[in-house]
Amino acid sequence: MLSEQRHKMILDILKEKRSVTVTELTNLLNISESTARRDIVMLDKAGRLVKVFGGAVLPDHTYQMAEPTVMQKSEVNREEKKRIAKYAASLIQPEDFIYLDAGTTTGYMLDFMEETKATFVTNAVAHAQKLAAKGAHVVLIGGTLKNSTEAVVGTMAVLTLKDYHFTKGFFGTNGVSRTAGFTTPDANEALVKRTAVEQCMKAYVLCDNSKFNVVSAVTFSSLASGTILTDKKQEEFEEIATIVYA
Amino acid sequence: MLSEQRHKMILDILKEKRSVTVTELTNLLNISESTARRDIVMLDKAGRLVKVFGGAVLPDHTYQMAEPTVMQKSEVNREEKKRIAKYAASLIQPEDFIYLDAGTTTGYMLDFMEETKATFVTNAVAHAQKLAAKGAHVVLIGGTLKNSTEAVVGTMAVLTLKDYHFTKGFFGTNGVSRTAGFTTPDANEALVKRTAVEQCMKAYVLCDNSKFNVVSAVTFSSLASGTILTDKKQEEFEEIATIVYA
DNA sequence: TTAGTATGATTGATTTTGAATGATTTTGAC
DNA sequence: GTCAAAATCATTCAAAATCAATCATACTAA
Repeated sequence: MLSEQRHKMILDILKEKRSVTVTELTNLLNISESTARRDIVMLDKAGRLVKVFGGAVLPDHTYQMAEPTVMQKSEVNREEKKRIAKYAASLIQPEDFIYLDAGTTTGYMLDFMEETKATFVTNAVAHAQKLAAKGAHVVLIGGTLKNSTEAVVGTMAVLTLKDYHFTKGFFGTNGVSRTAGFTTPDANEALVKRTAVEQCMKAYVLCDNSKFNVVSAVTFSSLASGTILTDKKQEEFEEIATIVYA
Repeated sequence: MLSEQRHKMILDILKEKRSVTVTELTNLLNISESTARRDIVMLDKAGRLVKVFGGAVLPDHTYQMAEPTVMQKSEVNREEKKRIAKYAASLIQPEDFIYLDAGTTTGYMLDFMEETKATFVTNAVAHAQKLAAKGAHVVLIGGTLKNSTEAVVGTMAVLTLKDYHFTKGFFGTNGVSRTAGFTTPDANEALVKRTAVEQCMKAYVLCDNSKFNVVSAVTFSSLASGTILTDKKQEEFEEIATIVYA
């Protein structure tokens, strides 16, 4: 069997079970312990999994690193997200200076974007590439690209952002809560989001209905700092937040 | 059987199974091991598949987004570029602070890179993603994302670079000339390259033999500022440039 | 014919694999 | 907590698989 095949199988098993032991691999793939170990070491070096005593586990990405994961995630409330994204995209004017946050929902905006005369700034690598392909003037924030091929984070990113003053910014979020505000799982990510929100004259947070009353690890902004764009009426939030329905 | 037919069949099999061994091919196509190997080598050189130990697999689709522009260019002198890249990659030490220029040749370096303990800075989006996936500490220079390529350029990129001091830098070039030095077609890219070269204690320029005595639009560095890495002896350049043969 | 090319077999070199070894880490009893 | 047994590990080595290079043969086209 080709080592590539084995590697793929190991990653598939991991995707299924989230962790695997060396012994399990020797049985499942019918290979020697040595080979199983060697494969684990290789995949670990390549960053595809994390080697631990006894076997291997999936790296815990805060942001999805491979397409399939992003794909799966974007399945949830896909239509709603698209509707919200479409509305958000319609808010962009030719003279705008736009910040575009990383994430699946903001990603959908690109499909509905007709206005490419505006200038875009983003920390999302994929979004920047798509925008550039559309012929837009796009600036990619510099900084650390962490184990995620998605978004740029870190001190450099934050410092750079402080020099910019956006007319509008579009953000994704993992949770919207009356007490915790807008939250996201990753601290570094949160820092970038927070800074970017502060630099926006008007910050829009795109939330499909699954995000309400959800609290993730780190708050990146209070409800007051942004306008919520969503699809379904959220009565309990209307008194303490500005909500626009797509 | 015509070799073209075999090639098509091999690619069809690959499309079906994603990977195939040499032995499988000898049985399925009823050809000798030698022929199977030769076909694999040819298709690999043409970039239609990736030769691995024991057989062949389909090219990596993970970074397909940015590939297409790169793919076509990479046909010329593929093997030479790879050899040069392999040698260049071997120069990287754990404690190094590396600048990695955009381009196909520098891109090949990533495949040979075992040392991911070093810190990398790059203006190439695709390279940054690959490095991050390998688990390396990688900083992506911020700036404007050009429509045509996958490289970041512009004032912001240049200014950011001036704060960095690299132990080693690896650069691609479109031309090497005794009078014009290292040249590249795009002025913006030239500016970034020039700045990056200046910030390197040691700058390596990777040139396959097709680049010699070629002059492109804009000079980004004099021959004296960099060490040339190439594959074939270049007598006429040896007196005025430092050349290392891979 | 004769040069040019494709094929298949053979060879020694290289790479991968699996088993064995002793070292290291974890576990569980105390 | 300590200690010893069990499990897991990294390293080494030889066997097996695979490879690149070479050569002889067969076929093709001028």
